Amino acid sequence: MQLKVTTWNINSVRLRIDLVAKFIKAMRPDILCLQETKCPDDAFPLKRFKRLGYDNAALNGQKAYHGVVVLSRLPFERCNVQSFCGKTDCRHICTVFGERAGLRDPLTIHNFYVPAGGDIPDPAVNSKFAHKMAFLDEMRDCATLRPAPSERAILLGDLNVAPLEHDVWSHKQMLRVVSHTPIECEKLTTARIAGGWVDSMRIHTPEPTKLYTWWSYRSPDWATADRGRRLDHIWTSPILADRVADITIAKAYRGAEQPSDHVPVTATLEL
DNA sequence: ATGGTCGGCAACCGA
Repeated sequence: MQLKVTTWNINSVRLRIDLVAKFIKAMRPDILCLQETKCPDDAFPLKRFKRLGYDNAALNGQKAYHGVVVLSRLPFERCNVQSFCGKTDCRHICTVFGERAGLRDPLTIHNFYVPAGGDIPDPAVNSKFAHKMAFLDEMRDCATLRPAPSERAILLGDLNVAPLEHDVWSHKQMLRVVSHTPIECEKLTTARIAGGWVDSMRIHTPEPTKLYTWWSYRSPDWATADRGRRLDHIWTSPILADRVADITIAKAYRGAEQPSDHVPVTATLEL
C-alpha cells in the first residue's frame, strides 16, 4: 500500500485553515503533521478536518504558542506526548499506526517542533539558544527515539536547523546565524545518527542540490532572492529508507495569499 | 552592517 505523510509548520492553523484545505485537496496526504498550530485543543477545528476526510486526530496544543498535531484518514492504535527540557510547551506528539490502519507491521510517527533558538547563537547570553541546545541533546539521548533496526518509524517536523551546506542559500554567510551555526548542525546530525535515522529528503535529493522548506517573511521578494533554508525534515528508520518513493516540497504554498513561512513536505511511502 | 515581517493577543513575545 501507498502512504503519503506530510509535515507543515502552519503558523496558526485557524488563520490558515482554508490554505490547509486547499493543500489537502491537491495532495491528499493520508497523514498530516502540523506544527505551530497556536491553538488550544478545545478550539481546534476538528469538524473542518473531519469534513476533509480526517476522522482521526492527535492533539497537543496550547494557547498562542507552539502546538503540534497529527491528523489522519487512517485510525491509529495510540498516541503519546513527551516533554523535553522539563517544559510542557507542546513540541512533540507521537502516533502509532497498526492493524486498525490495515498495517501488518506497526508504524510510529514522531512529530516535532524544535525551539527556534532566538537571535544570538550563544547559550550564555541567550536562554532561548540554550533551550534549543538542551532540546537537541535530549533528542539525542532519548531512548524512545531509537527504533530497533527492524522497526518502522518516522521522525519529522520543523527541526529548526538546516544542517548541511546546501540546506541554506549561503553556507558562509549563515555560519553565525541561528539555524545553521556549526554547533546546531552538529547536534542535529548527532541526534539523527544516535537514533539510526535516515535523512530521506537528502537520500532523494543529494547535495549539492539546494533544498529549502522555509523563506523568511522579512524578504519582500522571497522568490527572486530565494534565500531559503531547509528547516523541515522527514527522517525514517533504516528499514523504511528504501520505501520512500517520492518527496515533494510544495514550494508554491509560500506564494499563497497570507502564507506560512514554511511549505509542506510530503513523503510517499510504499509499504 | 543593518533592518527588514509575521501571528497571537491586546503589550510585547516568539519566530
